Amino acid sequence: MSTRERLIESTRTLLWERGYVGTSPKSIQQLADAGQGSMYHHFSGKEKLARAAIDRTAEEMRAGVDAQLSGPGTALERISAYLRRERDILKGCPIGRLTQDPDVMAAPVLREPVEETFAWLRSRLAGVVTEGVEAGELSPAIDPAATASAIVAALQGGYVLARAADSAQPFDQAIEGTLALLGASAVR
Amino acid sequence: MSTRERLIESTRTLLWERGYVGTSPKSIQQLADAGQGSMYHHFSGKEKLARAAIDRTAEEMRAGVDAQLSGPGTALERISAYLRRERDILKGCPIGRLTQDPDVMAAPVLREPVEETFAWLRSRLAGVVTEGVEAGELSPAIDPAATASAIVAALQGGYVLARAADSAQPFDQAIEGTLALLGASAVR
DNA sequence: GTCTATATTTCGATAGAC
DNA sequence: GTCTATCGAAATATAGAC
Repeated sequence: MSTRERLIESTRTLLWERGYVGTSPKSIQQLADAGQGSMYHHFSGKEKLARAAIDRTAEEMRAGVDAQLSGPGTALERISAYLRRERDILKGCPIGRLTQDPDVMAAPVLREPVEETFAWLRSRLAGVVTEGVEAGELSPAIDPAATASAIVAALQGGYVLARAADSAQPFDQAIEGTLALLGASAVR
Repeated sequence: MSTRERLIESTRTLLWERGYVGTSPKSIQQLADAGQGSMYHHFSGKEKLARAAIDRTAEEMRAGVDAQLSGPGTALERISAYLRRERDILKGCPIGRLTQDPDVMAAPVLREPVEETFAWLRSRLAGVVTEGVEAGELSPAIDPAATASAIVAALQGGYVLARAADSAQPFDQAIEGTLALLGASAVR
């Protein structure tokens, strides 16, 4: 892997573990095994490097979610598969955690990919919910946009509960609880 | 207000806005209008001060939630009132945000009140859900603990979505979407 | 492209006078 | 209780040699 690549990958790891404020150029350089000068040769500073890292994480996430939601199965089956897929629960969502970082939210360059990722995710899920309603699988009484937001929130909030408890249990409960409510809304 | 009080209140504000890693002793002193020596006279360091601040925020939150959930109305009405109560949505949850702070989660002294607050909250809500089931208001098919976790997660995740979008809208959608699903589970 | 040297601030705290 | 002085380390770069 090139030095440039190692810098991006190391930044991705550290942003996930420690956030933007908690990640220093020095720690990035150490993890990437790159020198000071090397980092500033490839990127003009911490912010630009972080942007490259966030972009890559966002792209990966989008591709993964899209593959799962575009797969076979009914709308409910795909949503359920998405929510139940294996995750690094205690590490949380690498994009969602950036939302709590004041310096990320204050810098338009860093904020943009975060905002776009969640806008895309909510809209993508709303589409699947709509498919479920149109297929007569879900009640026409439900609001696709609100339901999609509720599903994404259950995930993001599940991570918060898991970290607070230092256990995956409340995350699983939140997911299963949400799916149970969604299932009760299904047209049988 | 005493200097000690101002230090605690300033720390509460900064922890909420910037998190633990992002809050420096200096910034606390400036906001509290207290000198270096003053702060270290009242608290042995940043960690102890943060603990005092977190404790107070946790107590306040518990008292507020408890008052709302112990109020009049059916279980569903009280849950709905709790979820819909006025909030500083874009600022997020002052306790939930600490969950993303690696230094808070790594220090048992700081982690403890966060963990306890969420454990209490989930259990308190599970109690209300159980009341709803026993009153014949909610379906006996639902799992109180899972449903409680789903409700708390919707709130915490709603904050994440709101911050990502820089808008309260996705928060409101997540809450209304969750309440709609819960309502569909009601025994009519 | 990478290295070392240097620079300025801030972090988080201690010491000791008042 | 509060103030000023001081401290060693780290954050976030820039400069310039190789």
